[in-house]
Amino acid sequence: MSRITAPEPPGDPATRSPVAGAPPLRIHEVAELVGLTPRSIRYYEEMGLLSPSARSRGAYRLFDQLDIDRLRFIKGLRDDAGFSIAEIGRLLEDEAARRLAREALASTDDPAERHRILSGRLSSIDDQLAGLNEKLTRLQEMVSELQRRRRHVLEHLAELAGDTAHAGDAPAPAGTPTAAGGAVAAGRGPSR
Amino acid sequence: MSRITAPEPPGDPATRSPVAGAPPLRIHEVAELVGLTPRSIRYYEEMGLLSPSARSRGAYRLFDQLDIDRLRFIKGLRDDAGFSIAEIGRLLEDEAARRLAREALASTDDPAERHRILSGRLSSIDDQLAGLNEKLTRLQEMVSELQRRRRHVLEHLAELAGDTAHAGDAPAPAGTPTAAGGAVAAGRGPSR
DNA sequence: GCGGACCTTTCCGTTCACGGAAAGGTTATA
DNA sequence: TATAACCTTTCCGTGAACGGAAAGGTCCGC
Repeated sequence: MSRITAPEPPGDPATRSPVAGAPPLRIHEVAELVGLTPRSIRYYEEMGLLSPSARSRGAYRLFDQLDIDRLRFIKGLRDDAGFSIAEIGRLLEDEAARRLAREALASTDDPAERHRILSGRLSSIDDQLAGLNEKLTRLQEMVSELQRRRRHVLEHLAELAGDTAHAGDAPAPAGTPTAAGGAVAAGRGPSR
Repeated sequence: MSRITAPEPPGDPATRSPVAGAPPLRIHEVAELVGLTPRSIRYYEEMGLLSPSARSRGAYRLFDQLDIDRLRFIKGLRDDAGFSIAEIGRLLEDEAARRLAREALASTDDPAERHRILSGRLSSIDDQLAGLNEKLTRLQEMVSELQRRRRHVLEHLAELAGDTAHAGDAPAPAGTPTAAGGAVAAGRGPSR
């Protein structure tokens, strides 16, 4: 669950279906839900990262599930990838542009036109991939370096335990041991 | 070349050997070399990320290879991982602490003491790994999602080309095509 | 020994990403 | 209907990460 699919910028506010089961939330509720502050959410809206969400009669902002997904997406880009708000804005714009291209694609049969649209989408995706991959490989290098050192320390510890079969606490060291080492996602990348 | 090994915080300024072949550089030279501004470098020094580099008689800052490596490391953490300067400072401190632990380890034979030191290093490494892995897996999810879409678009294009074997530019789309898709380093991690 | 290019510290300015207070309106509950 | 707990916009403040100018010192080739 909780796929990372980009939250589909709402086409038309009127099209937004509450779909029955989901009552829209107010700003402090979504804020708590996704781990942001109301202030930040208003700021992101001001910066154009959120389409002007629905409003109640009294002008309260109302957020549906798509808004929440979008906010989670934004928070992820901010916290995990370290993107600036402006960069996130650009990413979301590209996302929206690709959606438009998708619709345009559905409405034409001209092969040349279809080729043009698809090529545009492809290069847009490639641009984003290039940026992300750069960050990704750097991070992977750092992680595998740390893992190398971790293994090194573990070897020392094992050696120490073997050397002197004495008392003392056995394996679990401290902090977040196996969790960190376990979730590692293949330190042995292709580039050396 | 250009390993990512953490730049070994200089133990003692006096110990820094120019090693003959490497004349120390002045601030604007290193700035250009690593892609920072002199102002940023001074700022990082002020924030404690660099040990007070060597100085000429006239108080000019002089940077050796270790300084340059360290600056590259800092820039990588800032640009690629999105760490704040304060966070980078903490990472480098941990790094230094582990170096100290390493020296302490070399100067004792007491198994209990050695075990204590090694355990500390391990949990320090695990802490850093946990933080990096979180960022890493999020980024990997984003990348594989984008790759999924890329493949999708490529299928459409192939289909289009097969359907109507007409003229037009053949494969290479635009931007940075294969480089982005190729350097991907295994989007198929173990976790899910 | 001098001119130009670089350096130093100091300090004030700026942009980003919000925080927080003020002044007032809205909604749900008693 | 009144009170509490939200909400609205507006505006000023703030910490981080520098940018840039000022006032002066240094290095180096000519």
